[in-house]
Amino acid sequence: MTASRALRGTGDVSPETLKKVRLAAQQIGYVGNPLAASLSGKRSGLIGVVVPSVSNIVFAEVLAGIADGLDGSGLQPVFGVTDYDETREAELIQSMLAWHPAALIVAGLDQPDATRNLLQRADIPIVQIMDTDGDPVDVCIGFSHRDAGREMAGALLARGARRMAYIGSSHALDTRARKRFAGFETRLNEAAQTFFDIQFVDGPSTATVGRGLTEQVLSDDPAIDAIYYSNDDLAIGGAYHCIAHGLSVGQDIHLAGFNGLEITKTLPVGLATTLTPRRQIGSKSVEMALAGLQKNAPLGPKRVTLQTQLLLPD
Amino acid sequence: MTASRALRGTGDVSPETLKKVRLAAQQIGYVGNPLAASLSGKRSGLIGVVVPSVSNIVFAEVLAGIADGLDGSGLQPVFGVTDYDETREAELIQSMLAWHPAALIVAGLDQPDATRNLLQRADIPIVQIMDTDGDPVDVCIGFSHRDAGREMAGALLARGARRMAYIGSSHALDTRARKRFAGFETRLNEAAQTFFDIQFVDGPSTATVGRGLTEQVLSDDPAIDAIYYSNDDLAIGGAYHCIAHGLSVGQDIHLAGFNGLEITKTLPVGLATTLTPRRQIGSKSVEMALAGLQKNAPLGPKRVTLQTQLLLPD
DNA sequence: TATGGTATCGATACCGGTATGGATACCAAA
DNA sequence: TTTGGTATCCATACCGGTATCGATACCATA
Repeated sequence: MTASRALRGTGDVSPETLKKVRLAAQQIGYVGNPLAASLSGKRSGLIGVVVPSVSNIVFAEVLAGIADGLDGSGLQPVFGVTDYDETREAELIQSMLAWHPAALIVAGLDQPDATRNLLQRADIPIVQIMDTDGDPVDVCIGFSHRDAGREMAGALLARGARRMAYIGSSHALDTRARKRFAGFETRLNEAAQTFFDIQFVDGPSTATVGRGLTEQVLSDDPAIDAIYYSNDDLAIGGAYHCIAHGLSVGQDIHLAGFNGLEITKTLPVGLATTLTPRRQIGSKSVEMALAGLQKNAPLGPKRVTLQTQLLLPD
Repeated sequence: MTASRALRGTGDVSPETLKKVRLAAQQIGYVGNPLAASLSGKRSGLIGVVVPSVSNIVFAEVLAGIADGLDGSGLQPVFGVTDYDETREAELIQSMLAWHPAALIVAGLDQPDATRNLLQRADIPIVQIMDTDGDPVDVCIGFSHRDAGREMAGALLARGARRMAYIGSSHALDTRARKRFAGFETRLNEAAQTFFDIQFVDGPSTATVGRGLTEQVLSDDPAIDAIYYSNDDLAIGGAYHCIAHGLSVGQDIHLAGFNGLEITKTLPVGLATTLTPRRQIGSKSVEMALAGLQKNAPLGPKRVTLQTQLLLPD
C-alpha cells in the first residue's frame, strides 16, 4: 500500500520511504499494471475515440490532435471507426463504455436517441467534436457547418457567381455536409439565387469522382459559373478537370471546397475553401475531457466554437 | 461462475441454464467488464498499435485496415503516435505493454536494440508492418522499399530519363524512404547513372514544399529530366509546378512519387508512382496477430511480402 | 506526566471477472 | 444394490492494484 502511494505520489509517504520505494521499483524493473489500477480505482486509464472514418485525412488529423493532447496524461486512446453507420456507432460506443473509459470523444452531434441515452447514462465526460450546430450530450467542440456554408455562398456571390451547382457526398451519411449544404442554400435563397445542378456522391469522396461529376455538371449546363463541393477532395477533382480543359478558374468558373487541405494551397488554379481547425479540435477535445474529469473544477462552457477561415484565391 | 461460462460459451453448461442466464443478462442489461476479464484471464482484449504519424494518410489508411480487420474479434485497438521519434516510440511501446495487450502492431523493422529487446521480452505476437527489408522481431508484413526504389529507377531509365534528381524527406527520420532511395540509387549505378541533385526535406512532406523544391532543382539544373520524390505529396507539388510553368510532364521531365495516393490518379499530368497496399497491410497484420494468439496453430510465415504496383502514365 | 494532534504506515476489503478442483446428481453397468 | 462415470454446477482463490480506516510513533502543549 505504501509502495502504491509512493509510486503514484499520492501523499502520506515520508521522503525517505519514497526514495527507497522508487529505488526498489527501479531495481526490480517494476511496471504498474494499468488494467488492475483501472479495475480497482474508479478512474480508468483509457479514453475512447469514435470517428466515422480514419482513411479520411480530416479525421486522421483529429486523431493526431488527440494523440497530441493525450501526451503525458497517462491515458491511452482506444479508437473505433463507424464507417458512417449508426448501428455500428452504437455498438462501438457500447463496447467502448464496457471498458469504463475515463472519457469518450465522439464525432458529431446527431446521434440517434438510443445512442444519446447510452452516452448520457455513462457517467463520464462525453466530448462531441467537429460540429456545434445542435445540442451536445455533455460538451462539444468544433465549428458551425451551417455558418461555413453560408459564408462560402456569400463569398461566391460577392465574386459575381450566379449560376451555382453542388457536388457532394450523399447526405444520408454525412450530417455535417448536409448542414453546410443547408447553410449555403439558405444564403442563396436570401440572394434570390438557387442551385442549377446538384449531384450527390455515394461512397467515398475522391478527386476522381469530383473530376467526373464536374465534367458532367458542366456539360449538363455550361453556363454554371460556380460549383460548391462538399469537401476539398471532390473540389480538387474539379480543379483537375478545369486544368485539363483549359477553363480559367476564377474567370470562367469558381470552385469552392471545404476543409482547407494542405494540398489545395499550392494548387495551380485558385480554389476557394474553408480552413477547418482539425488538429486543434482533437487536442482541445482532450483538454475538455480532462477538465470534465476534475470533480470540483469549475465547469467549462458546454459548447466551444472554433473559428474556420475562409480561404479565397487572389 | 456458471453465468460466466454461459455467457462466454465455454462448455459445461446445460442448455436450459444457458438460456436462463442469457435471459437474465438480457433483462438486467448486463454488460461484461473487459477490464476485469483482461486482468483475470491470461488474455487481454486490447491490441496495441504504434505508428509514426496519423496525419499522414498512408498510416491513417493502415489504421483503417486495422480497425477493419479487428471488427468482430472483440479486441479494441489502442493507438500511439511516435512522430518519428525513437525515444517516444520506446516509451509508447513500454506503456502499451503495461496494459498487457493481446498483441502489438508496430510500424517499421528498424527499432533500436533496446526497443527490440522490449518487444522480444513481451510474450505476445508482435507484428511489424510496412517494411520487409530486415529481420522482424516476430513476424512482419509489408513490402520491400528497396525493390520499389529499384523498380522505379528502372522504369524512369526505360523512359529515357538520364539526368535525375531526388527530393525527399529527411532520411534520419524515415528509414523506409531511405531504403527506397538506396534501391533507386543502386539501380542508377548499375546503369552508370547518378543523381545530379538531391534535396532533403526536414519536417512534413507537403505539396507546397514539393513545389518549392522542384522549382529550385530545375533552376539549379534545367537539364534534369526526371525527379524521384520520396512520396506522392511532394511529387504532387512537383506536378503543380510543372503545370504552372507549362512544362510537359512525360516529355520535358518525368516525375515519380510513391504510394499511389488516390489523388494522383486523376492528376492532369502524368505522374509515375508506386501503389502500396496500405489498407491490406492493416487488415492482414491483424490476421497475423490473431493467428499468433492461437497457441497450437501452425506458425504462419515470419515475413509476408505484399505486392506493390508500379503506376506509369501513358 | 497526561493529552491531543499529526505524520506515516499497513491490514483488510474490495474492483469484476476467470481457473481450478471439488460437490452433487443422475444414469448405466456389474 | 453397489460402483463408477459423466454432466453440471458452485465455492474458493486468485489477477494486481486502490480506498478506507485503524495502528503506531512521535512531538508539542497543557
